[in-house]
Amino acid sequence: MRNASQNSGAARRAPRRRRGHERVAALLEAAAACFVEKGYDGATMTGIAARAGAAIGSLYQFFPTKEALALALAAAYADALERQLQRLAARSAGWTPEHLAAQLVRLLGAFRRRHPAFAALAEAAATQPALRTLAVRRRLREGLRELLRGHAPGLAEAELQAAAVVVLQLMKAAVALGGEPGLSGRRAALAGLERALALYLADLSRPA
Amino acid sequence: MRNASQNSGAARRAPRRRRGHERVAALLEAAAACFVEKGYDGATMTGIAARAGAAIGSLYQFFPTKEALALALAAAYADALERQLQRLAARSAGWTPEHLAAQLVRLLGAFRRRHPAFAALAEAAATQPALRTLAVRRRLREGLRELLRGHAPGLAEAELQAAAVVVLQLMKAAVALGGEPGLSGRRAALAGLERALALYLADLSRPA
DNA sequence: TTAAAATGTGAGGATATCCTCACTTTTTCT
DNA sequence: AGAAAAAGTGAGGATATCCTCACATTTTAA
Repeated sequence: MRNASQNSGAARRAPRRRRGHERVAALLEAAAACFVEKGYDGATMTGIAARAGAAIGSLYQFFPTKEALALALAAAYADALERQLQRLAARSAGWTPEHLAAQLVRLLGAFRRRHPAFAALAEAAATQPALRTLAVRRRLREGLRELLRGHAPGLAEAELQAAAVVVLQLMKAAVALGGEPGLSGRRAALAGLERALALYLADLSRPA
Repeated sequence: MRNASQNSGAARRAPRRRRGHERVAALLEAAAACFVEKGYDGATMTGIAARAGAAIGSLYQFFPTKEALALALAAAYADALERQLQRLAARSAGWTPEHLAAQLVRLLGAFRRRHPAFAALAEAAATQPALRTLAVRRRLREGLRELLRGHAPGLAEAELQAAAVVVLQLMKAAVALGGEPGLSGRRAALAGLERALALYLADLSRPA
């Protein structure tokens, strides 16, 4: 989990030695764990530092603000997700709508399972105006748009954009279902959402 | 994180005179406004009391906790929504999937516009474990299940339940789109989501 | 009228969080 | 070795929130 992107919530002091980079990585990991357990608001800088085995001052050396910490994490997630989407797009030529839908749902679900803090941050972004800069959504939309371009050749640019928004919302719904605890019939519901996505994709590529 | 009594959401002292009821109504309204402007976490009890023109002590007289306040608001919203869903179900016999989808999206969208705090609370419930008791989702699911029963007679009970979950998620997605600020092509995206819902509903009622 | 019940008040205690800063320790480089 | 740069430390200041409590005011009913 490297700090791939530059300074949008710039580190007060960027790490320049190896130890610094390791510390930053440990801090980000601890932050992710705390965000998952307590949510963005509930997580405390003191708690994050403690979990990383660092002093509070160390944390503030690299991240001047809780918000900067969250933004750094989100940027890393956005990078990873965009790459995965591109890889999927490259392989998706000729797939049926059903298969494409299944792969898309699977991709986001697996990512969420691997990085639970991603969901926590996405939820927090809805409430916290400070996190509105996340731009994860925009990057995902663009990735999806490029993916869809190959599957619905007849669509105008505006329609393609709208379709990307729709597909993203459907994927998000599937991910939300995955996070709902103790919902009876979750598997069936997930299959239903996947079906809805497949139907929509098929409708998209059908010659009007 | 101070919490005096673990009285789950009950008013410390229920209003018994007319003035008490008016005050409670004013406090709830002020709370809704604050939740919209600052979010559940950002809203403060002091701010809510001030906005209602009441002293902080008055607020705590009726709502022992911020959580109790939110739960009371949410209960009112759940009641209203359930009623509206039932009214829609009563009129929906014979509707095409397209029309049903349009009406469902319209219903939730209008509710969200009329009661913006509903969305704020729904978002907060995802993060705040204290609000997990909301149960709004469960009641909506049940309402939808009954509505769908008339439109897909062949379905088993478990399938009906799953379908209700799917439809609720699709409606939520549509509502989320409505709240996204400054998204270009929002109308087109909304139409796309409605189309996905219609396709899913049609697929549901098609004889397998 | 008058006492009891309901409602209203706001200063302040308890607690919690964010973040600073003066300082120490470790690493790098000449 | 020695100096400079980077990384590390944690007590505490500033601030903010939740909620209590002892008491004042208004309404109801006998």
